[in-house]
Amino acid sequence: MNHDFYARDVRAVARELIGAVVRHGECAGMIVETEAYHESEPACHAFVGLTARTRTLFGPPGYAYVYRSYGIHALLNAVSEPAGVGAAVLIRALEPLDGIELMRSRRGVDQLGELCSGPGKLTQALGIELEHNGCDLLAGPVTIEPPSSWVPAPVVASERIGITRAVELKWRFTLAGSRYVSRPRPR
DNA sequence: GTATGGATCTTCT
DNA sequence: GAAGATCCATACA
Repeated sequence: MNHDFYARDVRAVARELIGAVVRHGECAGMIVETEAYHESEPACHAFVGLTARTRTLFGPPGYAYVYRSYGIHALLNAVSEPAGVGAAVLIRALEPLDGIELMRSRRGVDQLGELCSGPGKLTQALGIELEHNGCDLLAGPVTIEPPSSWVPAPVVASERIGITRAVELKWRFTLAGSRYVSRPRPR
């Protein structure tokens, strides 16, 4: 995996990140759900153009875009497409792999399926905060690694969740049959 | 099981 | 001053 992996169509990157592993410190999880966002559609923060907030989105690919959602949660994205194009992949859910006890204590719940089954949940479980905005996803401290054993993952495309604009685009990608996605069924 | 509302903060108007 | 790529507690069936 290198920065060129991210310098492509954000939808291809979102689909191919299913099965990759997000790691921060001793905690890690396999990506089972992503969504693609691109400056050409109004659900994307970069739709409004280059501002102080979106400068990471327009920056070079392979970096983390972390922002605060609803005043409470930090959401993790992987900046994609070449520099100058505002696009990113939202990491929406993980299957917990390493550091599960630490995740449990951070989240305050025991159930495996409740640790990382949502974009705000997984950042809390892994200890990812706003300070990681702009972090190099190949150098860390937050990293994304290729799958340890490559098995072709059956990926399902459906409509994105929790947005009010460009709802019709099927830019959400989930690992078929996973018990760890944020919602059991696409709507 | 579904439905509703509150928490809390960054950004932009 | 309002909106938002969310989560959780509570209420009710």
